[in-house]
Amino acid sequence: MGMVSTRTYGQFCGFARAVEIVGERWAMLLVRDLLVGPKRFGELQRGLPKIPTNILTARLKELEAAGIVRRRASTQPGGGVLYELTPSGEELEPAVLALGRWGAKNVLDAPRPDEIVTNDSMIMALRTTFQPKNAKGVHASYELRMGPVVIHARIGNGKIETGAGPLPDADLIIDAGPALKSVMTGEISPREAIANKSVHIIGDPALFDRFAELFKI
Amino acid sequence: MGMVSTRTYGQFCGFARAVEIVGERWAMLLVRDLLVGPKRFGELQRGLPKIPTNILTARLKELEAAGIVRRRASTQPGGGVLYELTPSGEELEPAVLALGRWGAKNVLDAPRPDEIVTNDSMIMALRTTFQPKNAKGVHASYELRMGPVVIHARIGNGKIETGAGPLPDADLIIDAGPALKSVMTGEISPREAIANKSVHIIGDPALFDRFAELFKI
DNA sequence: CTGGATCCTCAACGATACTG
DNA sequence: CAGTATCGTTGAGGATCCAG
Repeated sequence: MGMVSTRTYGQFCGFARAVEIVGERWAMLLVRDLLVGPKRFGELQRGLPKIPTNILTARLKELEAAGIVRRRASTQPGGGVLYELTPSGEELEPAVLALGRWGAKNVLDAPRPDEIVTNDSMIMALRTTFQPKNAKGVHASYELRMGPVVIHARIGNGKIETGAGPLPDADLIIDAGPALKSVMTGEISPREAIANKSVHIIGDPALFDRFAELFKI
Repeated sequence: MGMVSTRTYGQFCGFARAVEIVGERWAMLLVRDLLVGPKRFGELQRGLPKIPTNILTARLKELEAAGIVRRRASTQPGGGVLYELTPSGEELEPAVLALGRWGAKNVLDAPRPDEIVTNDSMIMALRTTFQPKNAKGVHASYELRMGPVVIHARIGNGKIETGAGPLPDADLIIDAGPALKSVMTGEISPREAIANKSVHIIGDPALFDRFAELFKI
């Protein structure tokens, strides 16, 4: 059994205690995906294909014991269990966004072989890079495609709403590869990205200019 | 040898990449202490008494390889090496503060047996809980003592400056134990804490009321 | 004395097979 | 679908030793 002495840092400190819990391997990734919405065991597994099932089980139990995650009976057919964040777990969002911002800016270079993009990682990337200051008075909706991943976002009242899947009435559809990152960092202009075909859009190019204002790394 | 496949999450995502680096055991604690200031190997070791030396060496090398930490020759007697954050490393501060806030509020209960408080953990705790909104027009300086740990803070222009050691001309000296946390969460009032002797102050009690406004969990 | 390197042990992780 | 069980591998913990 896990003795108390392991996995602790021995400091009476909020930060150290936080890291003891969410610093475990895979834990923060689970929180990231659950920030997008409640999920079942299998959905979590599909969103994190490389996590072993026993580790997924162990982490969920630990996060539950820490009051970050709770199990709820699904109201859907066949029942089953849903994992969702508690209010305390939801409060991790600022930390997740801050780390995501840092990572996108400082350590995200080119995709490595076999690296994937998932619905939830894309959705959180949008939330991470969203610039409320540039969203004043903006009302727009986007569908974003990256390979098999399709998500969408609506901007209104200076806020963002995100979701998985297509958005039939989207103002603009953006079909992009990793080059989208270069647009978000400002390395290349939106028009350039369209011109050299590293990004393909369906809709008004001006809306893609707007997109580059709304989401910055 | 450590193949590339270990310790990665296989996702092209800023957040996942960040966690691959700073999610390693001890890594975030090292960043926390280095955010306070550059340090030598032995100082880092004393600030994190439970870290094995080989792990400290390994983490410093990894953080250096990731561009977060750099080594600098000390200008002090005998030379020696100083470890300090790079600009990229400094940019981790928002994430560290966000995690610290979450931990202080959600998972920091009572001190566990053998848990210690260090200079750097106290300093970062002050920075974490500092409320700029309540510091408008405030000009005050505090010396804070917790057992053997003595640090200080100066508030001015809505900003905070922190440092290790005493502050001879401090407006107020606060000598407290873990009960200080209860004051910062609002569980007990500053005056109560003084009355029941869980906090001892040298100076005007009104300045301790002010302290409780400036630092909140 | 600082700044490590080396060794061994054991707990945690990773891969996969299996079960209610 | 939602986990357990098993087992090999990797990294952390702890003590000791070495070089400048």
